[in-house]
Amino acid sequence: MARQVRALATREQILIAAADEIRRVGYSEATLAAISASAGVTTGALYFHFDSKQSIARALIEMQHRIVRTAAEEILKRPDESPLTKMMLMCADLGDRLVDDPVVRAGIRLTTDQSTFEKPVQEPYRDWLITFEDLATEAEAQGQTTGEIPPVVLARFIIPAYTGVQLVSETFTERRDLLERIHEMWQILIRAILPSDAQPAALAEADHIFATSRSTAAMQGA
Amino acid sequence: MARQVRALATREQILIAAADEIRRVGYSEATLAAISASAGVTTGALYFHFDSKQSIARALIEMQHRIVRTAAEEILKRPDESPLTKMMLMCADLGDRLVDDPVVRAGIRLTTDQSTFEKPVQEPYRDWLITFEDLATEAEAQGQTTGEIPPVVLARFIIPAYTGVQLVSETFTERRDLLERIHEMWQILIRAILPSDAQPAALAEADHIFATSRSTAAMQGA
Amino acid sequence: MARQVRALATREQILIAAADEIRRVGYSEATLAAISASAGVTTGALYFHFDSKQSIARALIEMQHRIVRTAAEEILKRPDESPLTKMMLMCADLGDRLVDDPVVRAGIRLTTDQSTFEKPVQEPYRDWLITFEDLATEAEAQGQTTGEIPPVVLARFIIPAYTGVQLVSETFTERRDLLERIHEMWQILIRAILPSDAQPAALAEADHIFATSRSTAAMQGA
Amino acid sequence: MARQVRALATREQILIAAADEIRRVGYSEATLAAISASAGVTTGALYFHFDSKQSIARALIEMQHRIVRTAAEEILKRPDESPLTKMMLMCADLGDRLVDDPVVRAGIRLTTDQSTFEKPVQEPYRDWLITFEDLATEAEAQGQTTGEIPPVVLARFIIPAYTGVQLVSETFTERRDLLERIHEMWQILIRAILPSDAQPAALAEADHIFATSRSTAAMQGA
DNA sequence: ACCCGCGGGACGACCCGTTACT
DNA sequence: AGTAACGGGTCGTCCCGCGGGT
Repeated sequence: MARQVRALATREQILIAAADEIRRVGYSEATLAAISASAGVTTGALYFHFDSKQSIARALIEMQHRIVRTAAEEILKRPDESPLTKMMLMCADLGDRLVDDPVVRAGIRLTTDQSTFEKPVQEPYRDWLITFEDLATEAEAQGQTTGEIPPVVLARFIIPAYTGVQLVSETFTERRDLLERIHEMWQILIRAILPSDAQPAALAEADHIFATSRSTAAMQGA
Repeated sequence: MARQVRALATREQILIAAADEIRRVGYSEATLAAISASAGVTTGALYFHFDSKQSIARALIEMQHRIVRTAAEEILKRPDESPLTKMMLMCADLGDRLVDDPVVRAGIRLTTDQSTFEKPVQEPYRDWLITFEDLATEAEAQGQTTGEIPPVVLARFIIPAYTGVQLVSETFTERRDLLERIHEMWQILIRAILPSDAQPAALAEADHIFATSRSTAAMQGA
Repeated sequence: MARQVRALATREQILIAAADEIRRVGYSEATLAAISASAGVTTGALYFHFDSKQSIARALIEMQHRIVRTAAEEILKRPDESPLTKMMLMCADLGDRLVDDPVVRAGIRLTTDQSTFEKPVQEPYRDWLITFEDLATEAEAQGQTTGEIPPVVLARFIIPAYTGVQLVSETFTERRDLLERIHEMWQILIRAILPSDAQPAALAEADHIFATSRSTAAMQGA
Repeated sequence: MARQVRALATREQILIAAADEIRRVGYSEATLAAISASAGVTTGALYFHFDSKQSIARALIEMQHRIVRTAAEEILKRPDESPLTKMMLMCADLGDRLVDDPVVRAGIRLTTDQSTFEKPVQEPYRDWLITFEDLATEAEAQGQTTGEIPPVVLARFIIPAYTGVQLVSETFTERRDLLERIHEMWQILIRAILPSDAQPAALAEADHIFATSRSTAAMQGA
């Protein structure tokens, strides 16, 4: 018992250290020596908890996915929000974590960088694609959208577009402008998928969501 | 003289081999041994033409950028096309090269993967951002767009979105569906930025452009 | 515990092997491959114990210095010997080790060859200079010397001269004649610094010291 | 003719560049690339003039030896100087060149560093040993010395001692104090080999020689 | 059960001295 | 004389287990 508690703590430390290292330099440049040193354990301990370097990466991706999916489920459960609002909330929530949460940052880098695994990671993308397609379908069923863009097409664009926005934001500002860029993305998407008369309300809603997201709020405060 | 010809050929061979290797496994997993073997030269020859592994990557990025920018300039010069059409033509052209041209594929991977250099590569992004902002400004000046989305915002979304679309297409289908996905992107963008009455013609134009792009044409034939 | 014993043994083996290799071919021609092979370990083990090739060299110099300084301290403590005798004893002792002890031989080569480090090694020289200046001062205070040569000048000559004698002996006979040459050096020095009437006894003392030093004794036996 | 002039000039440039490089970093750390770059020629030109890296070193040692031996012959020819004075003049002359002349500096380093060739270089030492033994014999024949130290013993000490003095001077002051140290060496040697009554004149002679040597003169001027 | 000290191989990038062919 | 290329080999170091302790 007490043993297990200690073991889990060590495991966690290793993952945190690995997350930090991978976020900084990427998977292939991250070394187990640096990770174990930063975690304050020996490589022996590291190999007791993980089979290989790849298994650490896998654990990290899984952990990140669990974090963001849990948040997504929360949002999905809210009864009062429209499907469109839920999409924007998810984008804002993930955006916040992409700025703040080391594990999420590392997980995204592992997913985005193509050098990590032989086969590219598809799972996380697939989950998001399904979630967004479902929400888009729901929105169309409720008459919220114009119906000109099929839900699957919409999802199939938003997810990659979001991926790209986050990546380029990292490239230019280390994600400091990420929430603004996501906001702008939605200002464009709203005009593409909502009927003219519904756009003003949705744009106001977007303003509200991205103005009150954690990162943006922090910048206002500064 | 004749010497130089042969030397340039060798240099080219090395770059092609490096492009192929980097496209496949990424920068940090690509080894100089594999590159020189695939190029049919020794590492000594490689070292004669390039100072380091990084300098090969830099040469590759530069080469790719020259290729796609040359094509872009061609498109910019066409007198009969509207700014919007030019944007779509550029997207289609780059899409084709992202499917066919080994150097362009490698260059994009080097630009997208963050592990390649200490500092992320910003130059190519910047060039595209400027080009697209100019075209968007021109379109607005000609009354082609609604004017609701500022040109800079539009450019600042299209470039990252395109980046993401290409990246996710690679992840799922090794870019076999890339042109379709870009086509869909424009079907959404057109609805976001053009007035309703101008949309049908633009959508038809998009259909035409992406139907006749090389990659799509090849698939039709197959 | 038992662990550490084994580790230290390995470390020692590596140092011995390195000493032998460096003594033979010098620092820059000595390869880590040859050293680890000769030590019966892999380069991995070597890398575990030392940070770099240079750190092996540093460890070797330090080890050698500790060996010869320990011996020197022993000699300094002898109550019955005159300062002059102590100097000769030290020269003989170091001479013996320069013939027999692999670590001392390697250390001296590392110190003498200028190619080893960016900055030349000064520490060992400095220690000897101080020791000999002190002894010379003592000898003068006891009225043993003529006082015509200041102690600092004497030390500043003996140490370099000894260095050169050892180096040239290595060049011509691989140090087989080293003790004889040091003996001759003292036959000259005695005449330079002692008053005429004290010279015969000192020369006899020198004869005794260098006749009974290990190397000379060995040659007699052979 | 003109061809040969040009060729010899190139050869000279290469040797000068090699001398400078070797003086700085030693033989094994000196690279042909650096040498040819510094000489302003290609490696092709370098290999036209020399068979190998070692042959450059050999040419350098030979050149240095020719320089210092020519100077020595000049000194030997002087009719008015005593053998002892000639020895001191030679030491001063070589000392000056060890400070000023790049080729001599490189040559000495090649001779002193043991890593240069398989077999250590003995020729230059041998020449000096013979020269000094001859002068010592002459001095003894003229009754200048006490005769207590056999000429061969004296030469066999002076040459190595000089070697060591120069080496340690390089280590501590980059030879800035070399002439002073050689002067001190002779102040000791004079007391070891001359009868008491002859010492004052010889010491005055030494003062004169080392006070007017180029390097010392330069320091006075500064 | 949990952890670690120590060591094993395998390459990786770099680069160096040297040579064919003009 | 010079351009272009060749191999070989160096140091570094990375990812990973074996065997023992606690």
